[in-house]
Amino acid sequence: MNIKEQLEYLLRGSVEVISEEALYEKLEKSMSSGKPLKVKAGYDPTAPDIHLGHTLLIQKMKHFQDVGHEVIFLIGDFTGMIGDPSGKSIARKKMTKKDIAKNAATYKKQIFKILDPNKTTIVFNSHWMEKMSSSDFIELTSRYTVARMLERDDFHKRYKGQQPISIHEFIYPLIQGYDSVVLKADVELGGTDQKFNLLVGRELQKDFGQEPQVVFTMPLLEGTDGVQKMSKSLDNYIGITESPKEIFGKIMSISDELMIRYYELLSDISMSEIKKMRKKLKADTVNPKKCKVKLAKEIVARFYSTDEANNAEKEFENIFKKKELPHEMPQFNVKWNNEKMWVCHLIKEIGFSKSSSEAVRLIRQGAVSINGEKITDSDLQMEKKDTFILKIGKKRFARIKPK
RNA sequence: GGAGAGGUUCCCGAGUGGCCAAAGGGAACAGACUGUAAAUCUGUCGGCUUAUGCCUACGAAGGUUCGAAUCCUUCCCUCUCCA
Repeated sequence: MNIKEQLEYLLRGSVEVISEEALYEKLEKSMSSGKPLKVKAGYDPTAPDIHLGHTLLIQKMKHFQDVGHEVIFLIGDFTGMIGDPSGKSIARKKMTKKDIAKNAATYKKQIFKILDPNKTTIVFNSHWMEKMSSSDFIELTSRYTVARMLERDDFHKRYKGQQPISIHEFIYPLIQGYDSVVLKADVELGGTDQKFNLLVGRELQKDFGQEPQVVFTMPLLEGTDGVQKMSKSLDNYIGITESPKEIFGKIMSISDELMIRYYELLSDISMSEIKKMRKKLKADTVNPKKCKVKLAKEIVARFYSTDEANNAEKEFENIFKKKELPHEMPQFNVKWNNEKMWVCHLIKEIGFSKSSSEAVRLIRQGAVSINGEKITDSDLQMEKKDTFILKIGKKRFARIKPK
């Protein structure tokens, strides 16, 4: 690829690049010098469960690797103590070295499903931040002003909305920026919510006499609720290590509207094809379910295989269309303390409800069945018998083995 | 340091003495319908073997009252303005 082609390849899917010219120049310089660019992206050490939202970014890192550059995967174990400002974060507990190492290992396992290990360096910012002296740290804080900090959208909103902002939250962007100085990053990737932090990196690099990094932002992926950004804490995420069945199911449960968005951001299908599909959907000449199945299969196949994707589809059809039982379901060996056991206790016991009251409600709503027979009596006392199948709602199945 | 505004159930947010386990919305869960775990509609959404009952809950601890999320006192926390 020549430089123009490279640039085009890299820009696909990005939201903003500051600046494209600078990136072009850096690519050019790298090509003539034979020195790969350092492409940095930072990750929180506490959430080693990589989900589809993360993959947008990781996929982009892969693109940089594809054209010969080096990816620096930064694990923010030091900044992790602060937590990226979100309005709620307070200083977190320092993680032990063991925890960090464990998380890092999990990260590796997951990111190398996408990234090339030979072109990836994993670094921890505690490595240099721990050694920094207090006076050096104060010196660092003197390089940025409160007024500029408050420019950050998040801070600005909270300040105006009379929400608390702790001083330590100002430190976060500062350290993230300083990481770029230490690493001499050429490019930093991040979600659009990271723009401010990435820009601080530029400012600091300039301040330290370095060439400023290119800021490269990717869109944020909405979670399965279609409103908020995908995150583990909101439980609206699809993790790449989840089972094919789960990934498939979760994608099938997104709204039709969100499906288009996922196509645009996650699929390898060309934009023109997506446009066509959109037209068809509007005209009602194609069944949205079919489109969704196609998407679900594509994603499952990406992290597993085409076979797994096909299996997941079959299973899904069996369970939800034909209302058959899944091939695999969790089995519970449940102790019968007395001769009889209240169903609601059983349901609670195996974790299908948080309380027996909830189980009662579920039964009253007609959600519970045993061996395919609907239960209507929430007082039902069950006798000890052979293994049976308990089903709640459409998705929760269990094989119960009394003992 | 002074003056004022706040802290409500998973989240947002109403409630200023009994009708409050607390409106409304979101999320979640269930049912119907279907094209699917979409959309829509309906219902549920603190716990307790199930009760016009008890317990836990409206920042914390006390107090007033037959009765408090609501009133008083002290404390903790957040925000605004002044200094």
